[in-house]
Amino acid sequence: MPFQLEVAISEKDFVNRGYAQVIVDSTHKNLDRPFYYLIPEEMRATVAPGMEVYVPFQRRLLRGWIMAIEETLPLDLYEKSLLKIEALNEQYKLENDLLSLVPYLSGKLLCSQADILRSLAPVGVQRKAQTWIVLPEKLSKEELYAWQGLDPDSAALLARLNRAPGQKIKKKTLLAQQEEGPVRALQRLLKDGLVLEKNVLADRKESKRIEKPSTEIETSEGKILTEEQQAALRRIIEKIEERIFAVFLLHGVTGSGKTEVYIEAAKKVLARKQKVLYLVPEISLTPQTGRRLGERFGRSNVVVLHSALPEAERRQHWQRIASGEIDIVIGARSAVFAPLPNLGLVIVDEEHEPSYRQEKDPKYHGRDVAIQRAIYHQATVLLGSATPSLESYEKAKRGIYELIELKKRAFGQSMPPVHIIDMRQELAEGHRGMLSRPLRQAIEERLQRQEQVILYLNRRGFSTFVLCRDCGYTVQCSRCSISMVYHRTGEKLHCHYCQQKEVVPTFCPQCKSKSIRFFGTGTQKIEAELRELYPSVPVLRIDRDVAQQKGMEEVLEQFSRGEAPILIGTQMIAKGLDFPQVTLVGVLAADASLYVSEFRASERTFQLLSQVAGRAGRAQKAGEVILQSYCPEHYCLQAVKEHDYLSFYYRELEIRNKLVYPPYSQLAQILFTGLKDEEVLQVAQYWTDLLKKISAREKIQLDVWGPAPASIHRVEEKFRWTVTARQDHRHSAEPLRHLLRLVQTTYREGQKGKAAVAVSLSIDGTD
DNA sequence: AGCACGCCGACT
DNA sequence: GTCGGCGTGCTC
Repeated sequence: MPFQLEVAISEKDFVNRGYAQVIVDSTHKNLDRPFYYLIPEEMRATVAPGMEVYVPFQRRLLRGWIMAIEETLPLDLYEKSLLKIEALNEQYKLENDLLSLVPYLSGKLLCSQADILRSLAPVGVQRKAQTWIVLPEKLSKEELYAWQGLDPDSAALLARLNRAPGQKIKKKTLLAQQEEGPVRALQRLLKDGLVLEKNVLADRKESKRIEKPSTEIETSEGKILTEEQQAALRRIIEKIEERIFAVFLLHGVTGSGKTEVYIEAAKKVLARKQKVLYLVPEISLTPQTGRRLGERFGRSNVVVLHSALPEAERRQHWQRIASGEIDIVIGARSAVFAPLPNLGLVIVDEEHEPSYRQEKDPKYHGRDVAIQRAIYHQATVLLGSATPSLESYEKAKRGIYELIELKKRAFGQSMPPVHIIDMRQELAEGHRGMLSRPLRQAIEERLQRQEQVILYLNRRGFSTFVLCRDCGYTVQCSRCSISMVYHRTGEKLHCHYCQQKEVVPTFCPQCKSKSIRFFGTGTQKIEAELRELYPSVPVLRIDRDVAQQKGMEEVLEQFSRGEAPILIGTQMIAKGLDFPQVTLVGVLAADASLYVSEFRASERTFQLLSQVAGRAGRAQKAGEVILQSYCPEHYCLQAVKEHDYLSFYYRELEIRNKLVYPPYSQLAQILFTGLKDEEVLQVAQYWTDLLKKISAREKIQLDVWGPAPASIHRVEEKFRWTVTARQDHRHSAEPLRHLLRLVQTTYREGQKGKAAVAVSLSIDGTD
């Protein structure tokens, strides 16, 4: 009888389910394995994998997560008396789809399982456990005197505790109050059972709910889809209905109406009682997307989730999402871990954006995790972009993704003409200003016609470096190896890496000369230059400085109300903004990001410029784009000019192929950081030797470069060295990963855990 | 990371 | 002999 058998097993299960495999929330890599704990009787009915617990660990109380529940113990633990789980957090539980990401991602991203779990939990930071000391009952004077003779240190402690018997005193406070020797004394007292030690969770204040007022109104009802959009939608809906995992790459020029396709696909999924996850590249874009979808699908069904939300709010949203109450979750990168049950559709808007890649451990890519989650749920994925990442487009070409092209703009506008100004020629003709003559002329035309202009320069501040003309000294940050940037507002030098500020020197700190001068151009200087050229014209500026002080939203509103005809900004203004009055976009240093030493530099530049160019002429009025460059003939700029993604794509692929860069290889970047330069180099060298040796042993063909100083050698007082390893293998990163893991463990075993130098691994190839 | 244990030098 | 220094190793 199958039924009876089932009952029998589950009952037996229930009685014997006594041990929990727990991964503790510690940053230490040696602890990245499950530890076993006894499940107390009263918890047995509730515990399940994916729950958060607090467990005693080395006389401390640590947060942890249950990975599995076992009936039996591994042999080596058989004789041991296990500790019990101290507390169970019943507020949330990670369901299987999320829990299955833990081994998968930690293996793929070369980070610890705890790193992944911390990202999955609704609240990332662990509660601080406090150790309290309690004297159970009051001692008599005689007893204290007796201790005085035996052991003065212990007596002093006891006297202190005796003032408040039965009360909890923080261990730290107690030890800090005593002069010396209290640790041993306390140990003796603990051993004799005179005092008790107790680990308790510290109470934590609930953070307040902050609701920002929103002013933007958007209506997007009743739009009629174009032929292209409808065709795209038909293909997508087909997959949604089959309920088979599929990834679509939606390559659509700016204004081709990708969002409408997303929304229609979402409708279909919701009608099937499935859920939608909608990722956008930046937190600043979440409110507008949220509002738009809220209007379409009802406010109570849509939630915006991101890491900057107050803790209490995030926990509350997490709860509602997990319960199935919410149909659509919108958010930036971290929202990819939203606990949506029954996921049917994942949208990754602007899939090429680098902000989907997290820089610190766990170094996940939002798009890749999204795809992994979709595999679990057999869901459909929509990757959208006007300028797809090379890796995605290449996958689409190989048929791993399904390619959908939207070639026409939804309202039939043509793409704005792009002009490239050769700045070498400007210079040769004696014009040294940051604004070329053609650009100035174009600006003036707009001023006359009462239209608006956006100027783009990806450098904050006023002058980018400060130099002594006599001895060549440049002011560097004291904590980073980088020039400090002069900011006119506040009259300070800023470090853009560690945010440190310094006063501006009036004479050279090295040779005492007064010939200290400012060079290089930032957004503040452009602002000043424009004020000088057009004194009566108001100019607005947006960069991180402004965003921090008066808020980006406010400036954007001023601009959209037409309070100023000119807006100057950094790449913050490249994304998602739509100003119908803007008919000119100027990029002051179009090639600035072209020559950074990164194999994605051209790709990034192409994407950024195409995006900025897309800001011009969004509505009825025709737009124009002006790019200032010192190398107008570069294929990247030419492709932007022609609005020709494909020619850029093929050209760039050719170069990647020739140089054996991804997608034609797997590139591993290993970063070493530490306070002592020689020590960091030493470790990097040792590590590299190990890598070479082990790759030879494992017969994995590898090119290894380095150690070399990182492009910025020192950041926040820490020195940085890099090693690059390349594997000429097109379709799998697995051998390289395996190798790096092997080297890392061998290295750790050799080092016996002392870690003055941090090692960080990442693989930037294709999978 | 903490926090034990343990093996040496300076001393009640 | 004892105490406490800090170097090494383990944590269910």
